[in-house]
Amino acid sequence: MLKDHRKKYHHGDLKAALIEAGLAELEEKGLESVSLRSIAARVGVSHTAPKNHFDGLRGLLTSIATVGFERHACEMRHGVEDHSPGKTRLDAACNGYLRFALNNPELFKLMFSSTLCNADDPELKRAAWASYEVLRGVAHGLDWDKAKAPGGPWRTEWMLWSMVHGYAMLLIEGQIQRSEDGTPPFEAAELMPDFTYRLEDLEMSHPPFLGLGGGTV
Amino acid sequence: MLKDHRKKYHHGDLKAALIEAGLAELEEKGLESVSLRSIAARVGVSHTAPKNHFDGLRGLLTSIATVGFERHACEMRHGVEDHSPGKTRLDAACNGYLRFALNNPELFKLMFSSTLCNADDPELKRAAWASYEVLRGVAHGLDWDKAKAPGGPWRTEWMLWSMVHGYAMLLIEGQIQRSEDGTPPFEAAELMPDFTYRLEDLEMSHPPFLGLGGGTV
DNA sequence: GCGCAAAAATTTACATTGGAAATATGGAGG
DNA sequence: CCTCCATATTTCCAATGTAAATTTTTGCGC
Repeated sequence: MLKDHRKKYHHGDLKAALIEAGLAELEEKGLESVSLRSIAARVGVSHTAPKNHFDGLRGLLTSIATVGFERHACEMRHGVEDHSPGKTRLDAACNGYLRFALNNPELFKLMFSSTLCNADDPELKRAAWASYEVLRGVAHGLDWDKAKAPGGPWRTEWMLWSMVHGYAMLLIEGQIQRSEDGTPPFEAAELMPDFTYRLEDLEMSHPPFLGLGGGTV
Repeated sequence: MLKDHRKKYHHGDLKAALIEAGLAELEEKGLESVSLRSIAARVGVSHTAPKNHFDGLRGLLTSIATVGFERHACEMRHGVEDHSPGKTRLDAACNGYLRFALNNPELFKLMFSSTLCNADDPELKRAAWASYEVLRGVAHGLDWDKAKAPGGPWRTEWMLWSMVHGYAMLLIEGQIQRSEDGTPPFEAAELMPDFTYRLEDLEMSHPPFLGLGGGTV
């Protein structure tokens, strides 16, 4: 049952190979042009081979998006952990969010397309939530000066998420233009208004960005 | 050369009929499932008839998106003009932005898909800019208390735009859940933090939401 | 080892799609 | 009436996703 990954029998680990190929095809050809047949061809199998591992193209795209969310979370955590003294954790997380989106635009669009992915897939939901929990972690560390207001913590979380997500989308789609080398006019952290940080709350209530804890919405 | 719209010869005004049919098909079948053939069939013409009026499916979708932006702008202006005394113009515009997105989710996604639309199309660009100018108009009327900071007016505009656009996207894609009747957890205006309004500046520098003025980016 | 059942992958077939090319049709102008 | 041209149709083609039947390979009980 062990996978050799060399050149064994049928393929060895076609499932992982298809996801890997799909990730490559995605950024090369674009989200709208990626096809089940081209992904299969890249791996070197027939176009019906994926049927044994995924529920059609939709299933394959769902698994690709799942990997995308895992990398997305990784990119944000990386940013937070390495944040330089001058930068806050929120800045670092948001910059990581945006950096991933701009470096993997097609994957990013796929991840947030409930039409192309099977949004009910448990693994996708888990990965998506784990990714969001990174942002959620830093968002809980701050508050808005004037708005203790109604809505509880979700309001602040969603405001931040909406802002960085919208900025990423508008940049990807070319609605907000970038310079020739692809640099956005503002970093994600620059775009946002000043917040009042309460890092001590963050430290108390959230272990350092483990993320994966189930967490009920 | 006059259009009878009745049941004249070839069709009368196929171009407008196709756009209208496309708008209907879009919301009925979803963005990913809409096809040139189904739109043509709905009008009752062959699937190659659109070729005489549009540059392929892409061209038809571009024209549909153009109409979408015009209606989008209309929805926002409507909100601004009718804003009740208790609400600000910014609140009204953002609520209009969101209302349109949630009432026309498939069209909204199409409008902001630079892959499905021909982003270079002059009419599309004009309509998109006119729509943005409504939001831009109210955004220029306010400022952030702490941030006169670097970046000039664009920063405030883009921050607002990003926030409302991201919120709309996340709601449409089901990332932020709505109640059973489709009501979002917060209105767009509720989501946003408190701003310092400077309505007098708005009155001075912007004629009342005409929008269409070319305006160089 | 042997043989068999199950998993994995291929072959074949089919319905849909967007697009190209050739053809038909109807209306306007001479 | 006759011709021209925009408009629309017919026919054809390559690509795609999916299903069904078939072949190949693996693993396991004996």
